[in-house]
Amino acid sequence: MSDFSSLSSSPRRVRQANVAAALQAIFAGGQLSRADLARQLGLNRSSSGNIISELIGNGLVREVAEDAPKPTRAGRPGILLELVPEGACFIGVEIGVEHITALRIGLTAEVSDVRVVPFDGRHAPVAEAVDRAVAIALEGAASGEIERCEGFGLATPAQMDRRGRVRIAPLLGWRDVDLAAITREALPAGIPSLVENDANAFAIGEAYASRGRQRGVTLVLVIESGVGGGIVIDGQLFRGGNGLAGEIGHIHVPDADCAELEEAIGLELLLNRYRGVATAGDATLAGLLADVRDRAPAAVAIAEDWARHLAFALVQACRLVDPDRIVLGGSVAGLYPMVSARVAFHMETLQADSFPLPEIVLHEAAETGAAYGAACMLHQRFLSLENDLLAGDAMGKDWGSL
Amino acid sequence: MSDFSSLSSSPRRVRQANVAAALQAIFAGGQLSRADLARQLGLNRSSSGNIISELIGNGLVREVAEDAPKPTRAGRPGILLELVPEGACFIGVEIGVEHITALRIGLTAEVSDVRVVPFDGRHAPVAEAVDRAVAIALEGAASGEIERCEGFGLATPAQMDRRGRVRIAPLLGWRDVDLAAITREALPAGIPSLVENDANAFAIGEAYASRGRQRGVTLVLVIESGVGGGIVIDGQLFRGGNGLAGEIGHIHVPDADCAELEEAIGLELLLNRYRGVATAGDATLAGLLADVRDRAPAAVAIAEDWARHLAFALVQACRLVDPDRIVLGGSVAGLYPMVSARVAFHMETLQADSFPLPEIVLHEAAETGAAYGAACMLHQRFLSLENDLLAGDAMGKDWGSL
DNA sequence: CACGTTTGTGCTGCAATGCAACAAAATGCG
DNA sequence: CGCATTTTGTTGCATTGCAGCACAAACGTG
Repeated sequence: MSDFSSLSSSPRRVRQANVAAALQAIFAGGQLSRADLARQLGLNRSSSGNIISELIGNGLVREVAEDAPKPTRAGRPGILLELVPEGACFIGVEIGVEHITALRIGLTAEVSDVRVVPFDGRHAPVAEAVDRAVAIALEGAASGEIERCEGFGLATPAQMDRRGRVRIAPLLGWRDVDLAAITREALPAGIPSLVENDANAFAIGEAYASRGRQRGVTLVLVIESGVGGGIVIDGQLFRGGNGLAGEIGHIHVPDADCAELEEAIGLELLLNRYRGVATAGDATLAGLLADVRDRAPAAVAIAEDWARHLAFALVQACRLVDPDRIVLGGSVAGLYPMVSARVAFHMETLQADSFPLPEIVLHEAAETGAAYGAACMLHQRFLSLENDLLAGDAMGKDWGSL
Repeated sequence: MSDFSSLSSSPRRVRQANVAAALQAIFAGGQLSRADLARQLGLNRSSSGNIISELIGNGLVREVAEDAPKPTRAGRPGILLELVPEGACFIGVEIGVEHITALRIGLTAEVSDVRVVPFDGRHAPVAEAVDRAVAIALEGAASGEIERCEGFGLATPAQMDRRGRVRIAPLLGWRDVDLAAITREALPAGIPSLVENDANAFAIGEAYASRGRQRGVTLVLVIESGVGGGIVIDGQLFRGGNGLAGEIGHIHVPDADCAELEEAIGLELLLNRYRGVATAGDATLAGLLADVRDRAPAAVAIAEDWARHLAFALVQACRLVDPDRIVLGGSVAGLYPMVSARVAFHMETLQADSFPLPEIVLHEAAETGAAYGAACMLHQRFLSLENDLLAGDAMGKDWGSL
């Protein structure tokens, strides 16, 4: 039987929804006054002010100190508001095959403390890996920071269901483990946690990086040895029925020696082909990139095939998902800027009808992408107040005395 | 600048949300009592009763007359509630290439009056076609029914944007017309209207037909001359960035004489191939279906190729969209039941990993699908009270006297 | 028939918003 | 400089809608 309780609302929920909307508006819109906020939210100025004073009391919002450039407009100028970066802290960690990457973001989603530690993920038991990740993440936190920590997010290259049970993680050698439970137990009590597939986390992070673009459909590719992907719709991850949506790596590609995209544009194929024609020493991705940049014919040929196959897969994706933005991530995506024209050419050729092609951009968050994305998911959850922490806090504050 | 007003809420909106949740719960859950409703919505029994008495006053809900089979449980039995079928009426119309199909559904989404009228859509100006559609739809409505009409939905084979502007409709010969505006003007004042692509409407209708399954991801294919498609996520149409999501017809298919799915499994190819080997007279789809059923070798070969190409495209779609349910519609889908085993076989072969394949079912709503879907979209909108009609009504009623 | 259980319905209290009024702070004009 | 005008932030009051409580009604059980 379906549960409709999420649709119903009571006064408490009304307040919660409005507080959440206020936080999101300030996060997205930067600095605005109480009156601006009231207009954006469709509330009365008094309600807006009421909500803001609660948020200031909670230490989540503050008035901008420096006087803004006079807006040269009649009327009393509003006091601009902004989020307090230290108002909350979210930890994002990625357990990769070779490293553990940990970072923290604040309430404004700015990254504050990145650390990358070598770690052999191929032969580590789950519990050990998670313990290590937690240790690394908490290591740098000064006393007092932990209390403000509103979440711990873990990204791993594993296929897992919605509740955080890993079905299989070939790269890490995990199988049928309840990663969510293990993570919960490894953490100090009271810290909300979250586990997510690394490609999905990366996708959220890339969509989150540009605040203004949270609306719309973003398709994110992560191109390494394999090709992962994720779809973000209006800021929310689209998982599909089995959590496999966006797994573009297994799309069929014709005209290639191999059947799947993963094999046609992945790192392995590039290096295999490059091995015979490398200009200097070992065949590495960096070497290939350099050769393409220098327009060495053999390398350019490899890059152009890569572009053709990528373009084909992207067109297929456009026809099914119709994103308005495609983000290319992973180390191999470094090839894209040099062949972006080829990719666009092939896509236009394949798109018989003259429909607008989506914007294609390179990733913004480099290697920390997945960890950043995991932290962003917590941040997002916090701003929508799905956590009970703030709610309880706000109720606890004696608010009537004001 | 984004608009966050939809997130904020006032007491009025609280009521609206709760009334909407109540309607949806009764629609989905069939018959339940005030107390059941209160539990499902997480409200107090008194609030639930309050809402119900408003809805009864509005004529949207009533108490079930016949005594239900005694539930043999201690305690006072609850009075079961149900929607009043005549409480509201929604009209759905499809302007096709050869027919105009009109029907009405009531508050319980049951179809009440279907009429199919021959109409040559290929050479009809927009305004004329819409006028004709409105006339056909309103023709059968008895006086008094029109007042209860809460919406008019129009489905056409046209590519249009979110606001109902048709970009191009090759089959109907339309181009750059504001179909939404034309429809609004053709209707009596005060009736909310809606225009939608026929495949999209069909998709919504198929997802709506099974009430329990409104959650989840459904991929709908409409296979005729061309192949259209739509994706429904949790009961909502997923349009993508440009309203082209789910357009599976242009997916690439290998091993076929032609590059696109539309040409590989569409009606044209089937009839072309069948023309040489037809057992009886003209090559028609009905004839092909009969021959396949009789296991005529040539026809079976055609059907098996069809199954292989369909399976390939569906696997591609699964990898990107990962639906948990696929609905096959259109006349050509009649071929599916005879080759469902082949389709499943090919899909399992192509799915290297042993991930669960989605359930594949035949359409339920036959030819009336698109018109039904358009009506369902209005029904859905009505139940979520996005229309102002009921809200105004409810406010108008003097409620304090109760 | 008494008792427990569940439902439906009033009544009161509370939470959150909207409205109106007012002081504050800035611009613009004479 | 003084004053009208405009916009902001705050405060008191009314309104709305839900929760909690109590109570009568309806049903099964011993």
